[in-house]
Amino acid sequence: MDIRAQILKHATRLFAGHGYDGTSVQAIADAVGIRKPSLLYHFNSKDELRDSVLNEVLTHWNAKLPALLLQASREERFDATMESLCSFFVEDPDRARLFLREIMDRPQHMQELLGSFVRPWVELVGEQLERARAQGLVRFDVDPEAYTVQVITMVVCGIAVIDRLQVILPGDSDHGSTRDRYVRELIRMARSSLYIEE
Amino acid sequence: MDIRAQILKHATRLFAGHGYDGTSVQAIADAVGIRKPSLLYHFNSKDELRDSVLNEVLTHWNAKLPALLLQASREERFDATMESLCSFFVEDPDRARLFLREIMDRPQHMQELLGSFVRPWVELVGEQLERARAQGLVRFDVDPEAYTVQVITMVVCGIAVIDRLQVILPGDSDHGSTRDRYVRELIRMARSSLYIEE
DNA sequence: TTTTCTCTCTACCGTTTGGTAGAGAGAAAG
DNA sequence: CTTTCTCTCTACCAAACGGTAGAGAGAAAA
Repeated sequence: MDIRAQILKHATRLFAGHGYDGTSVQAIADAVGIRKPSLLYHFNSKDELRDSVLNEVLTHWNAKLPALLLQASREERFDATMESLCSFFVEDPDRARLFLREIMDRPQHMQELLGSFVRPWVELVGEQLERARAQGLVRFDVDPEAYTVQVITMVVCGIAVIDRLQVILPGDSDHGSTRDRYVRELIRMARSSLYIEE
Repeated sequence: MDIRAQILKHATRLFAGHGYDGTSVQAIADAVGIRKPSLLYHFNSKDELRDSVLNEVLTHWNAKLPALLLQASREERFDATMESLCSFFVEDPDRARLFLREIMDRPQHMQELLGSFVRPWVELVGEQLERARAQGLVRFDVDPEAYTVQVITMVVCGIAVIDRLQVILPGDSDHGSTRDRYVRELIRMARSSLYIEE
C-alpha cells in the first residue's frame, strides 16, 4: 500500500543482493512497478534512498538492542542476547548483507555511525565480561572487547554469507536446515570460548 | 615492469576496495598510468580482468593450502594451520575482501569454485576432527564440518573488515596493533571452542 | 466550480560506461 | 630496406547511468 515503504523494501533487497553500485534506480523502479521519475519524486536522489534504507535498518536495530542487553537474569543474559542478535539477522539476512556492504563500500561513513552508537555497547559488554572474569566466571585469557567485536562480526558476516556457503558444508538433514546448524555452531563456539567449564 | 602484472595489482586493489561495479576500467587505467584501450589490449574485457584477478588469488591459495594441511605433527597442526591461514590474508587483506565481494556479488559462480576445491578440504578437516573427537581430544558437542566452515568464515570476513572496525574496539597499545589483537583473539576462540581442557 | 496539492507519467538532458576502429611508433625478424 | 609483430595511442560508438522539466490525472480544499 504505502509506496514509500515498498520502494524501501525492494531497494533494501537489491542493495543487499547486488550492492549500491550494482543496482540502478531503474532496476528498483522496475521491481516496484513504477517509472524512474516516480521513484525519484519520493527520494530526491539515489544517495538519499541509500541513506533511508540504511537508516530504516539502524532504527530497527536501535529499537531492539537495548531491550536485549538489559533483560533477564545474569546467567541467562548470554543466551538471550546471542539468540536475539542472531534472530534479528536470520529473520532477514538482507540486514546483515546491507551492513556488510556498507562497511566495505563506505568505511568512513560507517565508522562514524558505528563509533557513535555501537562502540558504547561494546564497551558496556566489555566491562561486564571484565567483571565476570575477575569473579572467575569467564576464562582468564579472554580479551573482552576483542571478543565482543569478534562475536558481532561472526554473526553479521556469517549470516550474510551462509546461504552462499551451503555448497561447501557437506550433508545435514539430521541436524535440520544448514542455516540453523551453522548458527547453532556459532553460538556454541561463542559460549564455549568464553566460559570456564564445570 | 611487467605491465600485465601491474594492471592485475591495481585491479585487485580497486576491486577489493570499491567492488567490481564500483570500479571503472578508466579508474584502473588511470591507476596504472595508461589509456583505457591500452588496458583492454591486455585484457579483452572487464569481465576477463575480473576472472584473471580472482584466478591469481586462487592460484596463490592453491599453492599454499596443501602444504599447510599436511605439515607438522598432529598437535602442532592446528596452530600451524591457523597461523598460516590468517597470515595468508593478513599479509594482503585485499585477498579476503576480494573473496568476500565475489561471494556476495557472484554467489553462483563462486559456489562452483568453492564446491569443487574448498569443500574437499572441509571434508578432510571434518574427518580429522571427527576422529579426534572419538579419541576424546575434541569436545563432544562440536559439529566438525560446521566448525570448519565457521572458522574459515571468521578468518576471511574478520580480516576483510577489521580495518574498518577499529573505531568500535576501544584502546590497545598494550596489546600491540589492533589487527594483531583481533587475530589473536580469533585464534584463541577457535582453539578453546574446539579442544577439551586439561 | 475553481483552485490547489499530490502524485505519476513521457520526453529529454549531459555524463559515464564498456568496448571498438584504426593509425602510428618502435623493435625484431626477413 | 622491408616486413612483421607488439604495443599504445586518439577518436569514436551505442547503451546505460542519475537526474530534470513539465504536462496531466485525480482527489481534496477553497
